[in-house]
Amino acid sequence: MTISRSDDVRRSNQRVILTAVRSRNPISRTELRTVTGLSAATVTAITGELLENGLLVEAEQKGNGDAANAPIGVSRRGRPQVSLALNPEAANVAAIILTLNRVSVAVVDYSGNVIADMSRSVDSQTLGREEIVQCLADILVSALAKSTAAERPLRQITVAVQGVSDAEGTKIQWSPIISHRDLEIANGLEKKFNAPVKVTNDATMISAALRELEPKRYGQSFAAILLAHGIGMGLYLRGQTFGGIWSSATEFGHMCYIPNGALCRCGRHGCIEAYAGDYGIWRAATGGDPKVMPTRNIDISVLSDLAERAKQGDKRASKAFEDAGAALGHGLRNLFALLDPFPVAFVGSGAIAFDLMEPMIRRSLGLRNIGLSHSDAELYSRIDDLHLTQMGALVTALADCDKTVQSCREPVNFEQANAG
Amino acid sequence: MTISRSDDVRRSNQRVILTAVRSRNPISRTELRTVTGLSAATVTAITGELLENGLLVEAEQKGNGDAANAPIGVSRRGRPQVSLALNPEAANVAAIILTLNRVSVAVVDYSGNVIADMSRSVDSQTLGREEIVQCLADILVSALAKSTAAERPLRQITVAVQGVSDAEGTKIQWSPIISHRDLEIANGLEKKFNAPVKVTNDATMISAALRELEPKRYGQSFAAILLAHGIGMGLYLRGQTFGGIWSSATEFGHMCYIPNGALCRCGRHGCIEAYAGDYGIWRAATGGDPKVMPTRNIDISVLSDLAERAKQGDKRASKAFEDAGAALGHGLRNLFALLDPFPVAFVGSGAIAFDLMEPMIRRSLGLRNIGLSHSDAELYSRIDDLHLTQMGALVTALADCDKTVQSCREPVNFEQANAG
DNA sequence: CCCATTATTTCGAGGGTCGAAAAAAATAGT
DNA sequence: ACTATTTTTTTCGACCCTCGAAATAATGGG
Repeated sequence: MTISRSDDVRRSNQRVILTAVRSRNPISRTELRTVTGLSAATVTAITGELLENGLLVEAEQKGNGDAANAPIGVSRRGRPQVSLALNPEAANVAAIILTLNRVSVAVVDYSGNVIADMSRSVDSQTLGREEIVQCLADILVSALAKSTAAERPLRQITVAVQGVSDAEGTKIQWSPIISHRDLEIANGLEKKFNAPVKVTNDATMISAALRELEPKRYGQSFAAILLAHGIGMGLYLRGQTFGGIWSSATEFGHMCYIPNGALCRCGRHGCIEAYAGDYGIWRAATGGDPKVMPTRNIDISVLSDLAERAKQGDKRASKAFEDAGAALGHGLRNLFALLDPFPVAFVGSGAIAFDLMEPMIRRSLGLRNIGLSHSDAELYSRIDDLHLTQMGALVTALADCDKTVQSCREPVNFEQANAG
Repeated sequence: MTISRSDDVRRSNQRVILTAVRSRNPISRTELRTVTGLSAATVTAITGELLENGLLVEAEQKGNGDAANAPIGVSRRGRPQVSLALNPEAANVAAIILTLNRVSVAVVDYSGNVIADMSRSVDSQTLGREEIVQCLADILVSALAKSTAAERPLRQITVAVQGVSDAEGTKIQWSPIISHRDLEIANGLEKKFNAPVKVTNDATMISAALRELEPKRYGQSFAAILLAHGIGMGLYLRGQTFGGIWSSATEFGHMCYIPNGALCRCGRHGCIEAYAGDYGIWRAATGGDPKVMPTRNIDISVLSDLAERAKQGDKRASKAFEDAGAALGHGLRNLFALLDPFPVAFVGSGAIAFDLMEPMIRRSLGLRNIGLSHSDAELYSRIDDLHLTQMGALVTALADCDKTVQSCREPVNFEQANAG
């Protein structure tokens, strides 16, 4: 519980305005007034400040008869509204995604246009501690070098990684795709690029992207479950990203499905991931020993082959997918018992076989006898995990950028009022 | 994201002051200044308003040499601080606890002194819908009738019930101790007593009490697991009560331990409660069929008999407690995977045998290989569940009362500034 | 070219917090 | 007894912020 001051009000309302502009870019002052509920006077004051700071620009007049501006019928009468838009030139932000053996980066301007984009394969498992940070820095430098808009200041960097970062977003506590623990990431990059860096979990970024893409479908509470080299989860609860207490991750994949069951990569037995992770499915489908970790890296083509075989009638393969579904359903049942039911999106290579798993997921989810029913669980699937991760990381970076922008006190103030 | 106004600042700071007074009752303005970080001027303004409203009173002078007021040595020099205290007369709040076959109530004044207290046995399972509400109302009326301080206005009622209430706190969605679903509670009581009513979960109230009693031990994130006729959980995460999304409850007891395992009261199989709930332990210890629900009500004496037998070497009994521990540990492992480890208090009649269960809880919790270690899990136990529930409900009622008090606009405002 | 209409800006009013100065209320010392 | 010193509270003016009302700006329609 912290005390408030008068200017906290301004900060808060400024943020409301900024996110309203972001969601409807461009938007007129009048629309802002109705959307936010602030008075016209306040909208003028706040947008005036933002224009002066260069975060917003006035869009060129589009003529009053413009259909877009005239919601209902008439070719409007009075003074036309002038649209305000995010100023692309205000800043750039970057997202760096570290996945198994691949690092990719995207840079967008302040209004969200992609201005650079790059991807590179690396041997993430064998890189040394410093090499990893170096590698992330290198690719960002290269990407920026290719862009003409790169001289705009970089104001925020989000690093999304498959694994667990600390709650502060400075380091990777553990990740299946690198061989180090407690790997400090943020400091090095912050110094190099002179911008705030936040290290976070890829599944969480996916949930951010889904929320951006389909807010209606996913609502205030939902989960994105990433079925890839491991199983991750991004949780949104009551409109807020929900990480762990100490870390950024909610380790859905490492909830226990069968006590003393199949060996999981985490070293314990019976985790959901040991049955529903790509290696778990492959192990089961190829008759591997459940007490031994497969060494092979399973990519999406292997998984889709397996799915194909299952559909052709391969008993072992289809059993593997069913078991995976059962494990996932079991986990969801527990999750729903704990937090109440919510929509779930399955994302990533594993989602390619969602149709094979769904019946068992639903079966194992079962009905709920107390509280809300599970029978109509909303389950969705999509495969484009990298795309979503990137998008989520960019959206998050922009939101963080908005936050930092407003916390920095008035950078310039010659000539306060000077319009004509 | 909502917009702020200037007076939101006052409201927020007023609340800061009020909770500071509550936690240190009585407290001087100077102490308030240092504790909250507000300026002396603001403290004067806010406390002035609260004094005028009758929420606070100035304590009588205690003399300046008073040791309590002079933190370090000296018999202080200057103007003495004057202590402000919550005005007991400002209001009363009540807590009504509905447990298996018993309903109890406590009323405290605004400063937290108990002014009435009553308990009554009822046959909760057979009461009709209206009878239940009537019964809660009756006992509160009787308790108030006995008290001399009852004419003070009742400003808040918290109803704590073993079971699931909706997120708004108006009704009981489901409870093992009554035979109805979606039982509307709040409306009836609100009309009868003309005070806001909040229906909540008993385990959540226990967590509120623990937080009040031992804030150091439990910190910002912890769980209270109530081992009674069923198994409930109250979760505090990052300093906030965490209920479900739609309901008030996090149903720890109905997470699945063994797929298709023992029959649970909820109608499904293999829930943690089916092994670690009182009836589950009793069923296992007496060799009952795990697929059949025991009809007997297990009270604490039965449980302590079983524990005694286990300690005497009764194999079946000690196995029952071990299985219960395994089930609880399994659930905690999943919870910790999801949310990261935190301290856990086991409360209620089941905690009487905590020593018999703890080894298996820890064994089944195991070590954690990713993220934080589980090996040093902080587990505590205490048996006085009813006492804690009551205390938590009262604390919650007082906090809610503070909230409503401040949302009511200035009741009087003749003569704004009028000191001399 | 003037009017009706809609969008924005300007201008107090009213409410908040803060720091500095003033007032209050004790104690210490002579 | 009385003054100086010390510490707590209150008062006062400066500065922020939002809001409603009035003023100003910018169009389309006659």
